[in-house]
Amino acid sequence: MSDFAKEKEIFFNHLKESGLKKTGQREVILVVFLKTEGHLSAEDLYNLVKAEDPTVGFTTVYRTLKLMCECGLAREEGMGDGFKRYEHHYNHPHHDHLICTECSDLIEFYSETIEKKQDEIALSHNFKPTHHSLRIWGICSACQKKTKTKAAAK
Amino acid sequence: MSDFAKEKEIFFNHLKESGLKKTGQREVILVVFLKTEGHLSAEDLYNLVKAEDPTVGFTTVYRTLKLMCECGLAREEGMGDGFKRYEHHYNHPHHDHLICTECSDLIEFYSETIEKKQDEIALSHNFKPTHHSLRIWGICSACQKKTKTKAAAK
DNA sequence: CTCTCTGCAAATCTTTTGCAGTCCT
DNA sequence: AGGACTGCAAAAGATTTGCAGAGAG
Repeated sequence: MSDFAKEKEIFFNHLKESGLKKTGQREVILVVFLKTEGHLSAEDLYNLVKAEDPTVGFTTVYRTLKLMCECGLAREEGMGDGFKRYEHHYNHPHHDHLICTECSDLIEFYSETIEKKQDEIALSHNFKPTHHSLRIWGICSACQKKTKTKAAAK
Repeated sequence: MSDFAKEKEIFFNHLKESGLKKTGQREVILVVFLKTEGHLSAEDLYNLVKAEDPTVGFTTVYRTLKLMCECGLAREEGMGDGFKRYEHHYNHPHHDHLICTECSDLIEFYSETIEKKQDEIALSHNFKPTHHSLRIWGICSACQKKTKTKAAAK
């Protein structure tokens, strides 16, 4: 089964198990979310959903995002600007982010060394870690070039 | 000169350089902040300040926190709950946090290995890092004991 | 039919801003 | 005196909740 099909199944199972109903809106929101790659804010998702079905309101988007997080399809992550972002969680292993403060570009990375060291540190404090978030802000390669070009043009 | 005296000097210099005025409220807020250790929210600080001088409003606390960040005495850091926290920045080298999701306790740590690895990763993406934040959520040692005790009592 | 959903509008919650009066310098 | 500062109240921005009508099972 494709991930896409599995994810839909997980979602609808979660609804059934919680005594919730399968509705058109929830399905549109789910499908639109699954089709995206990125790190969307609730509003981003709302806009994508609205393009597909203009009658869906943001209340429902927020509520459905919560459901998707509950059943492990999505995860919440703040990037330091005012709002929460949502990423795929199912079959999307943990990763961290480089965040460009000029263009808001996000670069994902993963480091075994860092993950291991984190576990060591937690262990040394008798701390039982559940999840973590590492964010590095700075200027991405493209924006560095832009700045240089501007400076040269002076 | 003590750190305390230096920090006051830095703050008042910052005011002078920016054409701002030295006021009683700003001084109380500064001093109260400098006396604390921790990771305070604006409201935490407001409450501490109010105990010392009940006439200070939170507007001024927020505005003064911004000033303290500007001149490098404080740094802003979100812990994933709804609000911003403020830490000492002057002579307080960067560190990361273990965050207990039961009791909200914060444990600071620092790892040279992780810091180095982060720089390597940034470099490998031609990314120029400015700052970063690593947060590990989980259950602290004390809360694990509490849970065990409860379980044993059943 | 019942019980959950939905969208709207209104409420939250933290942080910011406009304003009229107050206080440094 | 004059501009900056302050506290209040109101605004803002993201997210949540109450409600009455709509829809799934």
